Amino acid sequence: MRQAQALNAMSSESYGQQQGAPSGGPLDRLRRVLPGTLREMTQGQTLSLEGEPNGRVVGILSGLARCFRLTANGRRHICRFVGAGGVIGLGLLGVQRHSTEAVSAGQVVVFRTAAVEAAIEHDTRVRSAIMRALAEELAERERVQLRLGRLGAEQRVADFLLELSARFGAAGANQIPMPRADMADHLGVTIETVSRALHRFDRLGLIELIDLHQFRVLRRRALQQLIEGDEVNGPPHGV
Amino acid sequence: MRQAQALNAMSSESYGQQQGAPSGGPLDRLRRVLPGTLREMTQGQTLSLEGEPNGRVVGILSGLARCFRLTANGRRHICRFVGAGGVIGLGLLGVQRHSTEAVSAGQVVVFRTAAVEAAIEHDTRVRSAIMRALAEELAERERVQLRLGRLGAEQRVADFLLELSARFGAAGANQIPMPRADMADHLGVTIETVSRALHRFDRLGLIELIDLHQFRVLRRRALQQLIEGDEVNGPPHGV
DNA sequence: CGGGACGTTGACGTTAATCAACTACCGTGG
DNA sequence: CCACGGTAGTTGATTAACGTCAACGTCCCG
Repeated sequence: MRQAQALNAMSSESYGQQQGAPSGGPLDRLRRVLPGTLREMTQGQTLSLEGEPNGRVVGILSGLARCFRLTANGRRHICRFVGAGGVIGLGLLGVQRHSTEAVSAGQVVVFRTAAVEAAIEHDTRVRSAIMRALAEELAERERVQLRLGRLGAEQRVADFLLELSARFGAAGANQIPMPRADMADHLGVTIETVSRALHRFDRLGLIELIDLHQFRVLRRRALQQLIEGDEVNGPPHGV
Repeated sequence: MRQAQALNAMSSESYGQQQGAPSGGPLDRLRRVLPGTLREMTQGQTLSLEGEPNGRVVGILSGLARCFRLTANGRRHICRFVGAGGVIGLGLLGVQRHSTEAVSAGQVVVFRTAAVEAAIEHDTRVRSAIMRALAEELAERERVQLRLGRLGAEQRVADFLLELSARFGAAGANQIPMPRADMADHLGVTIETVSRALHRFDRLGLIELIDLHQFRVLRRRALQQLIEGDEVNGPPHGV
């Protein structure tokens, strides 16, 4: 139960509804049936560990989490970022397939996997919400797969910026809620390449870099064309 | 209804249980509740088209199918190969997210999506089977994502060979049921790179290339180490 | 004011794409 | 039976993308 340790190590609970979690989503429906346990997560905190036998289901109420795996030679691949309203730990096949850490502080709800499964069994609305959440996760993975399989380094960054803009964008300024290293490990490029791409987009007038964690999309169409126009075939190399 | 056209264009039906589809899997359970319509598919035939509004659910009884998307600049990315026992069209969110074609001839069962959804609602065993199928697809995508995100070209080929070996391997000889171009478009590399990698593995004594569509794994451990030992960071380039 | 984490920028080297020529394997028709 | 053509695959030479290495800048916290 390393996961249990990780969760128990969280900085205790704090009640009070959070900001940012969209209403009506799968997490929202689940919470109507299963109250779950509210927890605070602090930056960098581990929420779950890869290979744990019986994961829990964690809903993100605020803040951002990263799900990742470590390869045999010590590299990290961030499969996905989960923000407010997102759920971690669905589609379990016995063990957790990745570790989860908090990118930024926030609140989470923790459910027992068995309880979630029971709710799926009993409640039609929960069931359809969970199925929908699985389908959305699948669609999200497909986008990532296409990005990693068919786009060059700069294009990956551009595509990710558009995703950030869609997911976390406020009016005007968009957030880059994670450090460069996280972007790099998600996109399968180096932090140097991320940095160079961002600054080149800025120089080209496609975006405006406000500070390390904020940007503005100036020419969305051009950004889109950059992604589409000049796709790349294979992966690079590296070592 | 372009998909309907595609399916109706199939070379009519043929009854008789097939070979190769594992018993007890999700498809098997689904068929006990919903008979579906049996069809033959011929090599290269289109089973479904990206962007169709109301997909059907297609189960593969024998043969192999490829699911792919075309990018704006005309490149193809094969998301997955689906063999006997596999199901296509789960997790629909309104429209089909990719096109499907037959890599090799075989038999399929076609269900109406609405009928599948009804079966999920009514039958607990079907429901859990479908949820499991979704979870397995998710896990499969994660493997692919890791491969595309963290492995270099040769390593992708090696990893894919091991997957082929696990999925389609007979005792001794393993099949490569698809042409090189399909491998390349799945792995995000060029056919030249695929070819070079295969022949290098052969020269190194890691595998034995029997003919274009068969190989034998000679040193599984060494192949595994090649994948793990020397991972690569980013993508290549191309254009 | 010092130190460390995080990010940027430049020079260089390696990977794998591109371009191109060539081979093997079909099936078809003379 | 062999020439023909078209598809699929192999192999080599060249080149561009991006990783690596390294130095530098910036911000924050003590």
